[in-house]
Amino acid sequence: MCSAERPDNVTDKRRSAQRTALLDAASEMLVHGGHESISLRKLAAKVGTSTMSVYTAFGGKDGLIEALIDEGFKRLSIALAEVPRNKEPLLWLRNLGTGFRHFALENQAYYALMTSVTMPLSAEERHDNPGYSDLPSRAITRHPAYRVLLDAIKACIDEGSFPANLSPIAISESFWATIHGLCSLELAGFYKNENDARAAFTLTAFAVMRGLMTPKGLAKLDALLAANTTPAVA
Amino acid sequence: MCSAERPDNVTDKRRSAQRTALLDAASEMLVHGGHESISLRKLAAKVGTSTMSVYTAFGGKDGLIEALIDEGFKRLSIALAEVPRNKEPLLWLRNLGTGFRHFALENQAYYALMTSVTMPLSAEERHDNPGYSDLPSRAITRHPAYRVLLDAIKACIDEGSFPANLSPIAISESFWATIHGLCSLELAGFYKNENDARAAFTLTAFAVMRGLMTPKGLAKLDALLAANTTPAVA
DNA sequence: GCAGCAGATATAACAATGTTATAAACAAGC
DNA sequence: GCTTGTTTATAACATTGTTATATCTGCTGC
Repeated sequence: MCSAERPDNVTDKRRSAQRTALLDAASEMLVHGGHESISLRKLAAKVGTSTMSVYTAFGGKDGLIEALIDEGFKRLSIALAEVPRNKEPLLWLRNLGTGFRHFALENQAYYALMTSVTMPLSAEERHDNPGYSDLPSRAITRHPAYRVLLDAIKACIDEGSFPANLSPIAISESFWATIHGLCSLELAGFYKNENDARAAFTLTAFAVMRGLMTPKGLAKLDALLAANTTPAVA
Repeated sequence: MCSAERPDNVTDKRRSAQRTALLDAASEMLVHGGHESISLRKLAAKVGTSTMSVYTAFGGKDGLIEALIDEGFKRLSIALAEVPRNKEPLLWLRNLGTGFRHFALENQAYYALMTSVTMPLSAEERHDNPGYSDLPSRAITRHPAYRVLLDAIKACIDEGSFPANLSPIAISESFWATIHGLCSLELAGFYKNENDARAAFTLTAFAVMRGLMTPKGLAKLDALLAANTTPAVA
């Protein structure tokens, strides 16, 4: 693969290769626990290098897990982009919800990492961050991965299923907070089995949708679900 | 305070005193970060003892944070029990939601700890725990602290506000998952300010309620909220 | 009231962690 | 071909949870 390469970026390539090698190994270690289960020494040994490469590539362990979070969001973007764009906005939105859940289930460690910013802040940290605007979690719904969610909700508003006096952002934040709570509980092993988890997800996700919808939208949703014999493909 | 005490339980008292002293100091350290910000050495120094007392009192650091989680649930029980028991079940349920949020806000470190079991499990751990029945998080809604939530929901069902074909447990889990997601995001600093957070909480909590309610319940809720000029005291 | 013993505590040692200092290896440029 | 700047490897450092050992305390039986 590196037979006749321009010597210009051969070092860049090697650097990037080791970067991804480190990320791959780290994500593998991540599956077996939280970010504290990643030992730089074991990680370096796995890749066949020394701990210093983590510092040159990521600036330290914090940079490494930040890169892992980026990777998680990249995967989420792909997962949501791959959700079939149903021509019925309400079904599209439902599919986005289940797509989000499936992403969380298939990338448990990543999901836990992405949402692990849920740590409380000390008074000083809060003072240093008035408005919290710089916090990574603050940017979650501003992340490109959520663009498609906003698009679906706008389409729902346009067809009159959601009231026009609610902003798409407000609706998306409601939806996102709800499915995040559901996924968070499911990943915590809260439900007996996957059937229970899926049932709770379907019930609650539809509930928050219905609770925000207009009468017209409710009628439409009922018609759509009645048409499909499998109303909730979660 | 220890002038003429029965020598029988004077040691028990001292032991318990040191236990609570350790817990207090630990919870104080907990506010400044996650459970990893608790150093046994610094904790022991703060209390004026050695690290060994943590081992005799709690069996180690894991036992200490487990005791902290217990303390958190105890506080949650108190907070929910103190919620005014409105004679209108729907308003009572709403008050329980806001009470839960206030508990989360006033005990951020405890709340993060209580819900930090959201860590993914390795394949072996899953195998050792078929059904996850032993996981602490699994027992959350079975905890006495949530009894009052079930009571409120049962009252709502009895008056016909929630459909009778939904189990109180299913409804409570929907409600709890939603407000947990909301609190989780708020504690992560997701919202610009407290007004935004409260607005999102009110909107979403009512949405999931409405989405589960019967037409009769919806009419009743609208009437109740119209009567009160302050419909959402979150 | 005193000997003896069980449990708690303090000290120190151990293994493992992230990070930093230092030195060697290496690639790039003139 | 040498110099320079970067990357890597080794080792040292500080800190963590935990365990071993030894001292000490406080209760118990006589």
